[in-house]
Amino acid sequence: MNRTDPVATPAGRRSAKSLPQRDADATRSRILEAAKKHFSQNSYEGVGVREIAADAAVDPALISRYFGSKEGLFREIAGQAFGAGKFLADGIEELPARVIRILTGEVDLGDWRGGYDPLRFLLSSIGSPTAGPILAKYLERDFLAPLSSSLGGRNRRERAAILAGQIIGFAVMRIVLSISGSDPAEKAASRRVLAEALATCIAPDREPNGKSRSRKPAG
Amino acid sequence: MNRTDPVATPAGRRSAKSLPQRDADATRSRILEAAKKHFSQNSYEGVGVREIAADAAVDPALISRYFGSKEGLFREIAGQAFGAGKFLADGIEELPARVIRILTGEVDLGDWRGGYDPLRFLLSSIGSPTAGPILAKYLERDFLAPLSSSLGGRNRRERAAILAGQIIGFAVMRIVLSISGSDPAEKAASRRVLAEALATCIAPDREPNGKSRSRKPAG
DNA sequence: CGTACAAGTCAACGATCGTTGACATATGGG
DNA sequence: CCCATATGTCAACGATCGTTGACTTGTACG
Repeated sequence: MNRTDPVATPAGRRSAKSLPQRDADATRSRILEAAKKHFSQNSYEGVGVREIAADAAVDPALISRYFGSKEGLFREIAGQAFGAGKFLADGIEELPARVIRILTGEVDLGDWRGGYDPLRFLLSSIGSPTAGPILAKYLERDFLAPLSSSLGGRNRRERAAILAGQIIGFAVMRIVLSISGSDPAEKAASRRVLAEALATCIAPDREPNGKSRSRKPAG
Repeated sequence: MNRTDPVATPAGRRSAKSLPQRDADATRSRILEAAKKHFSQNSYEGVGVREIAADAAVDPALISRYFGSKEGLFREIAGQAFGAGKFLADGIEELPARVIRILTGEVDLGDWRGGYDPLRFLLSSIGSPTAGPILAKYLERDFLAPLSSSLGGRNRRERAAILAGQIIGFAVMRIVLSISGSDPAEKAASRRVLAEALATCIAPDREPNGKSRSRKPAG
């Protein structure tokens, strides 16, 4: 909410001179980076502020000072995690290919610096009563809503939810087990089946009580 | 591993006489029930043994005594959570209908006593470095492996993983957001799309390098 | 130069964590 | 009846939790 509440940048930009030992913005960024990493590897309750602070080479007290609380820090990360609709950057018809590329490990997601992964971040704390609702809020705002409006046709909200669920679900399997591992043939098979399943949700919804054309995947 | 290590049933069955104030089996069961509930509502790290004990009307020390540790208690629950292959009870072709019934809320899952839900249980602690590997182990043993062998055709393991991912993924969306809510028409649409997506994975895999028919989602 | 204030340090708070060992009590077989 | 013991109670351990307030130090402006 209030970014510059307890802390405000004091002077104008220093640009590039004598790099000072004290830089609020840089410290803030280091905390955020460390926190993103740790929240991607452990549940919300399982991550301690001292771990984050140690990783960021920062005093633990600064977390409460800069972000109000551990929850505030988490909320700020969640607000950026699903942001900018990167999945929809190339339009809806390119989404399956992009999703598959991400899920099968050929990552082009923007920020994997230091073990951070938005999908892991989401899954790690989805079970927490504190962090869960926060994640739900921003997942809705930054992913589900844009996706829903990108989908044409009827029942777009339901289809968007199922589509998002497929992405998340396969991320679970990829993370929890060691899926899509070695064999390139298996990897190709995964890609194929996954593409088909995703296409099912992206294709405009058909009539529930029309001619009821059978849509078996293979004739 | 060693159930009766520190605790062994002392005497033969007492069946039905004068119900005693001390019953190790009943106490054990009460702890398990309470723990299942709490582990379905909070992450592994977020659940305290004192909460569980209070809910079970039991001294917190008994948890360590009966299950060795909090982790031992969790492991025992995980060992039963995905068990008995209930999803495959009616055969593989009945799985989509069963999954959809469960996911859309018309539950016929065996045990929903007291807020316990195997899918919530799985998701709540999947992010924990302690509980995650335990969940992965039993999910593999009790769900993915049977499902994989139930699926015919090639690449069954990949298809099983994707199928499991779809189930889990839609469970995420149902839990995290309030999906499949009010409108019966929307519910029907969800059911339809979901059924189609599931069928895609269940259907036997096709040739990867055949006539290379273009697979754009919409022409 | 010196002073005002931002930025960071430090120690400690009260709370809760999982676990342990000593102790009390109920229970059933001799 | 009485005692061995299965069962449960209790208090406390050391560790870690998130957070706070007072304090020190760096930095930039007058």
